Amino acid sequence: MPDPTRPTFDDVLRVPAPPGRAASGRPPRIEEVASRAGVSPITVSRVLRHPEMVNPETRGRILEVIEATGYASNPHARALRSGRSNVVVAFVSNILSQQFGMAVRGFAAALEPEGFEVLVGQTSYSYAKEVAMIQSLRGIRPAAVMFTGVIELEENRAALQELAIPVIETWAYPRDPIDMLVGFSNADAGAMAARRLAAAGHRRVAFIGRSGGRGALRRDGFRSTAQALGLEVIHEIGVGEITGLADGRAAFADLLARGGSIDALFCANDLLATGALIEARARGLVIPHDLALLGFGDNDVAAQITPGLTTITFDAPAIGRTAGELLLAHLAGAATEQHRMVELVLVERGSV
Amino acid sequence: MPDPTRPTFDDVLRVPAPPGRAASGRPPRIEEVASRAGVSPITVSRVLRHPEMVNPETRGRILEVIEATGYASNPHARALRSGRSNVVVAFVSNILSQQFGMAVRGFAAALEPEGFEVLVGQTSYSYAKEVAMIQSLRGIRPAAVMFTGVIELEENRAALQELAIPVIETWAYPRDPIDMLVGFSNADAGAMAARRLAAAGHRRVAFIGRSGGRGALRRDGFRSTAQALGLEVIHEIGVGEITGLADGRAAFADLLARGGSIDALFCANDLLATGALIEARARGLVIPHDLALLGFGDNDVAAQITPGLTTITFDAPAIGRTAGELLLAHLAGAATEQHRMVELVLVERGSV
DNA sequence: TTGTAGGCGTTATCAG
DNA sequence: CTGATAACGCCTACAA
Repeated sequence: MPDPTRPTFDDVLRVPAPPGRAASGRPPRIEEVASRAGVSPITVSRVLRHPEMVNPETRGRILEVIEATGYASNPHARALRSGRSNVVVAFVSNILSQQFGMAVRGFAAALEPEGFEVLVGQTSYSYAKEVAMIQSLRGIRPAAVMFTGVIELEENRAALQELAIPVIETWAYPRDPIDMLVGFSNADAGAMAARRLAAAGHRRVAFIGRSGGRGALRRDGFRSTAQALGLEVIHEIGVGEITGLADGRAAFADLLARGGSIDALFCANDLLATGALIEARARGLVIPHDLALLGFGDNDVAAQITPGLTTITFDAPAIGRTAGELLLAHLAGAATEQHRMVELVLVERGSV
Repeated sequence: MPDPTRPTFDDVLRVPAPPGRAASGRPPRIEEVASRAGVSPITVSRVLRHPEMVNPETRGRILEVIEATGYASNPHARALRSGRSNVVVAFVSNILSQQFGMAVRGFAAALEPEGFEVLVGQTSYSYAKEVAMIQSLRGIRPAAVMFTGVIELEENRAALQELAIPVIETWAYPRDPIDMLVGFSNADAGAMAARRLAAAGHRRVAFIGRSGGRGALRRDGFRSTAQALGLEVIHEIGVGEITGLADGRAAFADLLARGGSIDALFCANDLLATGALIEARARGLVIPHDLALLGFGDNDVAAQITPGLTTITFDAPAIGRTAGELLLAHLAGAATEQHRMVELVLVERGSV
C-alpha cells in the first residue's frame, strides 16, 4: 500500500513505435523531393495542389518520393507566398458549452479530410476579446472563419468583410448576415415554447434566460407569442454569462422570491432549465404537476435527469457539419446556397 | 403572433462602431512603418522583439507610428524567417470535457497577455489522430505544445522531442516525462479513493472506469490499496471513451447485472459517477445508505445533484495556469523547475 | 506538361 | 545603436 504522504509515480503505458517510420531531424523541403524525383520544385508543388495538371507518370514518381520522405509543405511559407492558409478558425463564445463543442466537432469532421486545419478560438461573449481575435486574423489569413453565433459589433462586421474570406455565422437567423449562414430562428424557438406551454393549458408563465444576444431573441419571441395566445408572462428573469447548473438554481430561487404564482416556466438554455429543475425538486415542487418546465438546447444532463426535461432543440453537430460542407462547396467555386435554416425540434421528456 | 409555418428572422442587435478606429484594407507592412518613422525595417523589427537594443528616442517615434498604423507583424513571415511562431498548441483528448476546457482556459489566460496565441487541437483519445496532429506541428513550428495527458506512443514521444520545442504533459505523473510536466498521480487518486471508502467502513467495493490510460492507472492504485486495506474488490468494469452520463448509467446497470453484493463504488470519472448515481436512484437505491459512491474529477452536475457526489479532484484551471507560467519562465530562459505536482483534494458532498 | 524568375514580409548575420 | 544584405520555403506569373 502506497504511503499517503509520499506521491507515487504513474506507471504510464508506453506503446512501442511501429517499425519503418522514422522522422528525420529537419523536415524535408520541396527542393529535396524535387531533386530526388528528378523534377523542378514547382512540379512537386503542382502534384500537391493541382494534381490533374501533372503527367500521371511523373506524378506517381513524385508521390512515391513524397511518401518516402514524409514531405509536407511548410504552411508558413505557403501562406506567405499564396496569401492564404489551410487554417480555418472556429470561434466559440464559450469553450465549455456542450453544444458549441459538438458543432465544432462536426465542422472539423467535414473540413479535415479535405486538408484544412480547424483551430478553435474563444471569444468569451466579450466584444473586446472578439475585436482582438479578429485583428489577429489579419495576419494569419485563414481560409475561412466560423462563429458559433453572429457578429453584433459593426466594427467587427466591417473588419471581417475586409478580410475577404468566407465568414460563416451560425446559431441565429439574422436578416443581414455578413456572408454565409447556418442557423435557426431564436425568435421562433421562443414562439414554439409559448405554443407548447399554451397547448398544455398553462396560462401564467415565466421566462429565464440571458438578457442579451440570443437569450433576448428567444425571450422576445416567447413574450410576443405568449401574449398573442392569451398567456400572462408574470416574470422575466435575465442572467449574465451562464457557467453551470448553479446559475439555473439561483435564477429559479430568484423567480420564486418575486412571488406571484406561475404554472409554467421557459428557460432559454438547458443548463438554466436543468438547474431550475434541480432547485424546484429540492424545494419539494413536483414537475410537471406543480410547474411545467421547458428548456432550450438539449444538454446531456437534461436527458438523464428525472423527470427528463422537455426541450426545444436542433442538431448541433449538423450545424457544424453543414457549415463545413457549404464552405467546401463555396471554396471549390460552386455557386451554392449561402444560407441554410436549421430545423428546430421539440423533444418531449415529461417536464411539461 | 408569428406564423408557425414560416420562419422569422432574428432581429439581431447591432452594436455601432466606436469612432476613430478604422482598419485599412491591407494590413500595413514593416516597410511602411519604417519609412514613416524614417528608419530601416530592421529597426522596427527590433523595437518589437528587442526593444532594449534601440535608442529610447527612436523607439518612441517608431512605437507612435506602430500605434497610428495599427501595424502587427505577419506571423507567417515571422515564423518562416525565424523558425518559430508565437503559436502555442494545446491538445485536448476530448473537447467536450469540462475539466480539459477549464485547463485550456487557464493556459490561455497565462499565455495570451504575453503575446502568445493558444490554439486548441483535438486528439480524440486516438493514436492515429495524435500522430497526424504531431506531424502537422513540424510545419507550424509552434513555440510550445501542451497536452491534457501524457504521450504514450513512443513514435510520438520521439517526434515531439525532435521538434526541439518545450512540450508540456499534464494530468498524470509519469516517471519519465518528455519535457515539462504539471500533473498529479492517478495511482494516488485511486489509493485515496480506497482509503476513503475503507475509512467509512466499507468492505465490498467495485470500480468503474476507462480501461485504458489514466482510468487504468486509477484502477490499479485503487485495487492495490484496497487489497492492502483488506477491502474486497468484487467487480471492475472497464468502459471505452466516455461521452456522457448515459455511459455511467449503462456501466452501473452492467455492474448490478453481474450480481454479488457491494457496499461501495468508486468511479474514475465524475460523468460515470453521476450517471451511476442517477441510475442507482432510478432503481430505488438510497445513496449512501445502500451504496456509497465516490467519483473523480469534479464536474458541474456532481455538485448540483442530490445527494451531492463526494469526489476526489484537483484544480483544473490551475493546471493550465501553472503550465502557462512554467512555460513562460522556461521560454524566458529562467532555469526554473520543470515538473510540478498538483495536489489532489477530497470534496465531501454526502454520497459516501 | 514542365520550367524559370522573382517575391511574399520578416529577421539573422555581419558590417559600420 | 543602426543599417545593408540575404535567406527562410513556397507559389504566382509567365515562358517554353
